[in-house]
Amino acid sequence: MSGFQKENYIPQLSIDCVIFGYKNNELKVLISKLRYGKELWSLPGGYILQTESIDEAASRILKDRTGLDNIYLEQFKAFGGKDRIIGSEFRELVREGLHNFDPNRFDDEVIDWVTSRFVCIGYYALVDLNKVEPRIGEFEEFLKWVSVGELPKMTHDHNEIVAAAHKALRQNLDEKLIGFNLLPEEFTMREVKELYEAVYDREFPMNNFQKKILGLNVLERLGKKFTGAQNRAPYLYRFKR
Amino acid sequence: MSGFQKENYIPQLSIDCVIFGYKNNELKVLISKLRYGKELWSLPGGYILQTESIDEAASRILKDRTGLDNIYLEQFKAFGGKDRIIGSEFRELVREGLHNFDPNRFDDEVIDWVTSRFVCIGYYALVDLNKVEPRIGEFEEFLKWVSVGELPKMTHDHNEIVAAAHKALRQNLDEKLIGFNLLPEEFTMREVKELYEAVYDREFPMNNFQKKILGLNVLERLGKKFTGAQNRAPYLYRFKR
DNA sequence: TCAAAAGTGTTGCTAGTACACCCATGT
DNA sequence: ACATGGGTGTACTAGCAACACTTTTGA
Repeated sequence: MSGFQKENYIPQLSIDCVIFGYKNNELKVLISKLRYGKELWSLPGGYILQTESIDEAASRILKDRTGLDNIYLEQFKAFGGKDRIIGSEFRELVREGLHNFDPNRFDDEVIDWVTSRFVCIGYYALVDLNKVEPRIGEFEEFLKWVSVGELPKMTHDHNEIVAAAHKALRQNLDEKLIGFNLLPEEFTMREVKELYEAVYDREFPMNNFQKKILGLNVLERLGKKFTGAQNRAPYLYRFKR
Repeated sequence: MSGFQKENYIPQLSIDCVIFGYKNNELKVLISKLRYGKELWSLPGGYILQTESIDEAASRILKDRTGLDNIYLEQFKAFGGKDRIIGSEFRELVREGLHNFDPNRFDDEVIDWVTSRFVCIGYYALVDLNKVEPRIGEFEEFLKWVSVGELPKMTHDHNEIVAAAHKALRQNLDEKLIGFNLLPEEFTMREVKELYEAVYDREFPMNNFQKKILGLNVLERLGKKFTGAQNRAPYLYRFKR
């Protein structure tokens, strides 16, 4: 396997992905623990091939990390602070880490390339968390779903990026009806409501919420869901088309 | 004067500005006629210094073109199609044009740099058209205010970029109360209404519009504006703070 | 029969729209 | 006085929130 071919990529430009999932009434983000350093967390990201569009790059990066095709994906903002560069003290750490990992693959030129100042384009993705099989990238130890409220301090401005993604999600969830991408095929109205509550961090009265969502005419009602609980069985719904 | 120092800039990444102005009941965009080619129109843009943030770069580019500081400026989208590159046939034209312009300044390396594939970050700006003193850039013949409805075919995907900027403006005008950046210091309610009509391309009934805007509590009423017309003199307003 | 939660109906508020009307200004 | 457009008030409507109520399910 040959070394990293930096010539194939656009320099100083990267894509960072905020992958949203939903479980246990919590909105979660898939973040990665980096190999080097002890408590170094980061958003999954990657570079852009000279031969692909930035949207294609984002899809490819997402497929690499989640194994999923046809994910709902949206570009929300570019981040270009002049300080978006790995600090000199940390730079040595990276150099060491990469050298230890594979000295042939990561020569000094590549390391300079990787540690230069980057502008990044932020994309957020909405996935059915249960379908994702996280796959670690080269520099990563493992990937983890973390609730948006409990994120650790991440590298660079990645916390800020998640915050911006969350804000964009809030603005779009209602308007573009994209929330169903976070749920499994079939779901109950309560699950939709609790998803909305997780995203907006506030409560919605069930009756009005139901009326509103049904009024959109985007759900079809399937059978009932019998759970064995001693209460009326809720209907199951599916997103139309 | 030395040649263009490409080392000072981030390669393959540019900023394009959609500068909105308002005059004669029309929403206008400042576009530039390029030197080479006969009917080559383009959005004003520029590159990002290694030492500045992308927001700073956008402000700098805008100041260069309009002479204005403290312009309302908003990043709205990044454009990264793989075809965002000057076609080979046109490339020769650029080479010629730049060489004729100043052979010392634009050597082949610089020309390769300039004509490589670019990802661009789109910003839109809102200015008081009367305050702008357009200043041409190096490759430009002149700048011109053109109504959004009458734009010529522009280079690359610049028409698409303007469309996206217009869409972003529509989404933000109401919510963020940014429209007043397009008007002079003092204005009548009718002018605000007509601005809104230009942006949204539809009519607003005057009475309800007035109620809505005044209800926002962001305007202070000044004196009246006597025009000599044989009707009641309208109030002048100013945006608070 | 009862508890738990699903689902529906009713009322009232508010924001936006349509309509009607009065006011200031210069001829 | 009157034409012209500025400005305000009133009634109507639709969408949303708060409340009350009925229905289903399994113990």
